[in-house]
Amino acid sequence: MRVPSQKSSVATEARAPQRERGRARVAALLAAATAVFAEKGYDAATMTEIAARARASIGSLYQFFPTKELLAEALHAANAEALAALLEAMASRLAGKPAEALADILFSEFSSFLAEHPAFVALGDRRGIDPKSKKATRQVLRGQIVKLLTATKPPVPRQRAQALAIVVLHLLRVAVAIEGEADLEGRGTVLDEIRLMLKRHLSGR
Amino acid sequence: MRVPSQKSSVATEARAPQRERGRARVAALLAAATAVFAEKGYDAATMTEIAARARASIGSLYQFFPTKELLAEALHAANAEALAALLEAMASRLAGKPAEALADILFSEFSSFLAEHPAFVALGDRRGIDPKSKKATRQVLRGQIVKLLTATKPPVPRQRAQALAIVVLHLLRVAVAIEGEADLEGRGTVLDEIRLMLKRHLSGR
Amino acid sequence: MRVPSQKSSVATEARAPQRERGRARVAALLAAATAVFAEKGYDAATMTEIAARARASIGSLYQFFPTKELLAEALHAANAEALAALLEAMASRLAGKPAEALADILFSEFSSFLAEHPAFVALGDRRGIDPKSKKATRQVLRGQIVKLLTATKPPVPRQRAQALAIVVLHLLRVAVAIEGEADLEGRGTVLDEIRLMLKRHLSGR
Amino acid sequence: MRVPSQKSSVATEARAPQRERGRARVAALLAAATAVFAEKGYDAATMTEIAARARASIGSLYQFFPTKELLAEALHAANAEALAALLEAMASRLAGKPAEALADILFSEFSSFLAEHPAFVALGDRRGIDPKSKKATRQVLRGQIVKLLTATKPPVPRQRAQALAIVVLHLLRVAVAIEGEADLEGRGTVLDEIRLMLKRHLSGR
DNA sequence: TATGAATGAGAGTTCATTCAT
DNA sequence: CATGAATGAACTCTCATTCAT
Repeated sequence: MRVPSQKSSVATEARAPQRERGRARVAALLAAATAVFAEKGYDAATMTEIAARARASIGSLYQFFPTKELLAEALHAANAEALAALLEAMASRLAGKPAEALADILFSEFSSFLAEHPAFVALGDRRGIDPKSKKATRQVLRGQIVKLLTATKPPVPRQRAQALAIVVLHLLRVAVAIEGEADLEGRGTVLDEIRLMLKRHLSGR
Repeated sequence: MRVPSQKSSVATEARAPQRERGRARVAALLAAATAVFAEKGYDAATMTEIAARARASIGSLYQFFPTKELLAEALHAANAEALAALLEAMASRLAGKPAEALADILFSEFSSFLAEHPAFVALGDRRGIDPKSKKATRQVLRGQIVKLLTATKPPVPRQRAQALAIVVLHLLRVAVAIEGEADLEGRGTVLDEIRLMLKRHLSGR
Repeated sequence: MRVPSQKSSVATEARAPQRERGRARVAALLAAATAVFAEKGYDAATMTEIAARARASIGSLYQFFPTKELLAEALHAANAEALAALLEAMASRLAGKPAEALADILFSEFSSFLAEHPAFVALGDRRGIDPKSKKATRQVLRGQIVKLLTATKPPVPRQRAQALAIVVLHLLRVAVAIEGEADLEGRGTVLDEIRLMLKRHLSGR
Repeated sequence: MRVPSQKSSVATEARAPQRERGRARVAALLAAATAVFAEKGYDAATMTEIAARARASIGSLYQFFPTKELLAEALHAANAEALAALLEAMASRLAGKPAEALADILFSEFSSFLAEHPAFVALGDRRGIDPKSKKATRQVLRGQIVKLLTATKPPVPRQRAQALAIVVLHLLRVAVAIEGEADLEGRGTVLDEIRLMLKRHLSGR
């Protein structure tokens, strides 16, 4: 594996654009990065192609994102934030509903979230990701699922909600994986099966 | 002088060793490949490192595995075969037991299988894998799970078993992922939760 | 980490430089390539040596010529263009002269052309050359010779000029080969012989 | 270019086989080498493929031909000898005929010779060929053509025959090249043209 | 002697990153 | 800031040749 030589001035953050023009550039770069990371995965994505898709020069890309890793981080963070906001918004809608109602909504929301942020999974799974930030991101998501679970009626006990949250998140990913599986007949049936399983489980008995 | 070789027959398979020495080499190479692929993933693994870990020259590695991709395929196929054999062996032990009994056994067997074949998941998930062979491998596994399910007492109807098999396999992967998750407190609780969920679901009600 | 790039658009052309610096580089690279291809032939020439002779890094070479084959193509095309221009320029000088006058001029011009473009023959003969472009290049050259022949006085009939053009081109190559033959005594006599043969043949009787 | 490390015991000749079995092997190896050199050229031909085509092991190939170069030399020498024998045989048939009769016979004999020894040209043109032996081979061929020319009626003066021989040999190659040229319409016409040109030239006036 | 395994220098190529204009 | 050129370590793969059985 190619280990980039340590720079003397280590960059740890994407530079923030100072002007209007810059903001548009950054948006275009992130959009291009989303597309390329989603299509090819982190490793096979190249900075050159990302720049090209954003109709920017390679130099320009590096102006805002000093390393490939930082670009991935910035993009992933933005995605995570969007997801957090989504869950936040769901909280009020779901409060007081029975736990099993969560399943349907979460499945459909998650699915459309990933359709709009197709690089999220690839970036979350990439190797070499800083374990600290990975954990942090997860904590946030789990915390939000826990909040949803403990706000149902009847509420899931906090203790159990912690474990359930993890299960729920994994199941969401499974569901998305199945949705995306090429030529799988009976996809619908399988998804129903999973949703049903989760609902039953959430309903307690 | 390397002249691009317009070969009439592009190699599509690992070359089989014909001597004892060769067999030993291939075994060592596969072991090394397992370790490296597991540690770094397909992309970041390098042929050079694999050869070095097997104390073989790079030329020796290529003698038996003409491309990195073919090495991965061969290794993955061997793993899949081992898994198939494992499931085959389980069939007799499990026949006639209630469906929910499957959960415990599958979880533990799968977990130890992956401990011994740590590259299996990484190789199964790599990009650029031939979709045909990917599907074929899956079909085999699913077929075997279906067999297990339809041999329980009472038997799961074939139709439903098809869908369930997919769910079961995904849950196994989830369980393994959780097992391997660094610094996750309450890992045990979460795993119990999943096992419970699956058991309930398999028990029909 | 080199990940095979499944590029949607495989490069089929040399990249054009956009800055003065780049133009100079490309010129140096082509000069170096000319020397190395001429000395060693296509197969034995190495990209590393070409880059080194141009005092460029290997990366720089690949920036403009994405493959060795493309480098050869670009160089050969440039040479062919130069030759075409040369023949074009001869057209006016020769129009109205008798056919046999062509021989002397063509021989000497061709000889000095190859002295200045010493890789032309090696590149034209290399294996794996795209048959389409090979044919195209030939057509152009033949067409120009035909033009010269049909513009003589008396003019060679078009039909016969087509066949003669091919003969003329081959004889030019033979002449050059003989010129370049190491330690051949009586080179001059042999060349005279060929020139004479061609002149007689062109003069019709 | 890959320069093979100097061996301590420099091999300078193909080893002669000692038994019947060995002679068959050598014949098979030479046949395979002929095919591969002809198809791919010297550089792109590989020892491995040659051995495989002869259904011999690579070790066996090296037993008889200690280097690729020596294999090429041996094959080329055998071809040259066959050609010399052919010309020898022609001498009696042609003695006393007019010079222009040579053209037709030489063209057709040469063409069928190359059909049976398709690697001859490729091996004769390869780079790195020992200039001494190259010159020697040529001398022999030229000498034989000279003999044919000086035995015609009326005989070509020795002096001129020397120069003519070279021209004749080159024209033979040109003819063969044209015969082999893919999709050239009017091939026949062109060949007639060349033959005619040579005949006229040989006829003196 | 025949066979197949072993070796490793060297080739083409890639791409993250830096630099000069 | 933008741009495109420059860099070179690292990577996959090849193949003539040698070795061990």
